[in-house]
Amino acid sequence: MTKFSKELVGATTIPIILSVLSKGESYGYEIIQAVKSISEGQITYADGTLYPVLHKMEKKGLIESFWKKGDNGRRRKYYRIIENGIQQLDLEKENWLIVNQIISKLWKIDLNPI
Amino acid sequence: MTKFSKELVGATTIPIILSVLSKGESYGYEIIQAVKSISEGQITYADGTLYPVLHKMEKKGLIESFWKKGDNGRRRKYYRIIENGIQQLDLEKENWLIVNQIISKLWKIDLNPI
DNA sequence: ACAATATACATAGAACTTCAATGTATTTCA
DNA sequence: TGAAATACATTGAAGTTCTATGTATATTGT
Repeated sequence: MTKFSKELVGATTIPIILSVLSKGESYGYEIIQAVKSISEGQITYADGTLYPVLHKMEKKGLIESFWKKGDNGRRRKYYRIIENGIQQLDLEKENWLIVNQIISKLWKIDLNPI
Repeated sequence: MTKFSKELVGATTIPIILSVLSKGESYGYEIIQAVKSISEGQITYADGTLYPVLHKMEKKGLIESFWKKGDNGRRRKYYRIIENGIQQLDLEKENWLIVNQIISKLWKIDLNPI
């Protein structure tokens, strides 16, 4: 499994979490599993990494949280994307596209268009 | 002009500098201009940002430096990519491709199709 | 019944990072 | 003469990821 640079992880964590939450509310542990699954095991967030990021995102007003009891009675802190976060996700997509084009030009190879 | 997130800048600075240097030796100020030109003004590194990154890259053994007098007699610190840096650039390219694919997938599909 | 594993959230602290601000100099050009 | 561009460097503020550690409950295998 490839170990990505801290920088690459940093650039993608928030857009990826926003993407996941844009498809429906979720909680920390489930987000980790979802990203692991989608990336086919290539991105596995440590919980100690994800939770502070979720807190930061909530503080910035991108998402909101609420406690809920799961099927099994265990309490979970759910997160839901809010208006600000939707706008932020759009912005992140735009920026990724631009940067990807610049890099693609520099490398003169075809990268996956989004 | 779009202002990119610190994170996105962080993820791309080293690969971009390595790319520029893989096309020929250069010095700080020229690298800033080259990236600005290639990105059509969208990426403009502050000198206070670039120089510490160059120092870090040299310390890590990705590039080497040497003083040279330019046409006008002004001294410039040139940088040249070395073996380690070429390998690092290949790795960065690979990783960018993988992450781009994952993100591309996330932005295209529904996580929980009903 | 018991142990191991998976689920679930949280924080502290180490080791980074970017970048604005500031400083020093030289060259070019109106 | 003076402004702008060229050229490199460092400091310090504010932020970042991630390891380690802690708490606790649910599930699964033997």
